[in-house]
Amino acid sequence: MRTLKYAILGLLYEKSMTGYDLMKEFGSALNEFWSAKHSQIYPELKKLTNEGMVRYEIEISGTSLEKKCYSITEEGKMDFLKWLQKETEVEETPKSIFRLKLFYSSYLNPSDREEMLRHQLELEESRLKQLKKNQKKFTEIPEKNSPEFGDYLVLMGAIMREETNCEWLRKCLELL
Amino acid sequence: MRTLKYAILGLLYEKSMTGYDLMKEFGSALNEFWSAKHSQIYPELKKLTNEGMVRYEIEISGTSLEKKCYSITEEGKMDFLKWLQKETEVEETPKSIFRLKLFYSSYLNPSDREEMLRHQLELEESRLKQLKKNQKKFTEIPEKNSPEFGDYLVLMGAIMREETNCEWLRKCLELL
DNA sequence: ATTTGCATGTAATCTGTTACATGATTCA
DNA sequence: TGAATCATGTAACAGATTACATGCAAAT
Repeated sequence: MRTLKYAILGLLYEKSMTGYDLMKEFGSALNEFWSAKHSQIYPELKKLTNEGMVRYEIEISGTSLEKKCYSITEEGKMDFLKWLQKETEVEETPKSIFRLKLFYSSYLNPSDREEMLRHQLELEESRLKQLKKNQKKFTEIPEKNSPEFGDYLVLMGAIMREETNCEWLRKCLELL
Repeated sequence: MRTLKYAILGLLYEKSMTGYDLMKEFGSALNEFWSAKHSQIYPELKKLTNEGMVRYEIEISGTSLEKKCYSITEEGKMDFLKWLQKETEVEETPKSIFRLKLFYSSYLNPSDREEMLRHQLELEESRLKQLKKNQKKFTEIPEKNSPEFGDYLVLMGAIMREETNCEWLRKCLELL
């Protein structure tokens, strides 16, 4: 399905950047719904260049460090928009090792099961705290046609998801 | 991390079954947090047999159809419990093509964006309906030490997740 | 008889992670 | 001058999907 391809094209649609910059985006803005390591990004950029979806210019930073600044081509833009307009097929519910373990938790002794739930709750609470911190950058709801609006909606979704997760874990603990 | 291995061992811990039965389990009970196709299950069972985690007996169904009925060994049980007790490391937030598209949705015209959200809401609502139907099999909260209790907790989590998802999508539509 | 489901497997491909590898720049 | 970060790449492996491939059993 080449989702990484479109994630990259989408980022380059807004502004040109290097593979390293893209990598950082996957670690921040997109992190709540997509990610990729540099070892996947660089080969994909090479492929997209061969396919004519992106092109790059070499910039020299300092005296000799070569940076490849990638930008999206017209062909890339068309392909990206086509993907964006295409109806998204049903996605499988995401895999979760934690839920798998909880499913089997009757084989655990009661204190281990409780500890497992408490530990997970701690993790999710700190994740939620971080998300709420990120939300503070939006002092008001962004303009509907700005790129920030999509950012705002998915961040809201991430927060709601985490809040429900924490609520669920607390409910599980109550039932023990 | 061999998660499939432990998902299979966990199922065999409760009762012996064939690869085909396991496949069906991944399509029903476990579907909300793990899945696997038969093309992944059969090779894994072969591997687990070589590793001494499981063993099988051949049963003849009808006149000649051979079924391999797999059961977990003592070694398999120990390995499974060790995995279950081990602290789960932080899981990455799950990838979502839909959220990725929503993130980029400012490049869509307003009616396409709205249609995208409505379509997703429909999908999630029907998924939620199905989950609530599944929950009906629990006329009361299962006994804490029964395998059904874990099942109950994760199903509750899935329902809460879907409810929040629908709520989020409705909120997005309101903001347009 | 034909279709659906039971039952088992392999091959090719795609996606993603970890590890290997190198070198420049910036800041303390 | 040493550490952190910037910057780019490849190789090996792990995990998962799609397609290929076969044959029996049960129900209609």
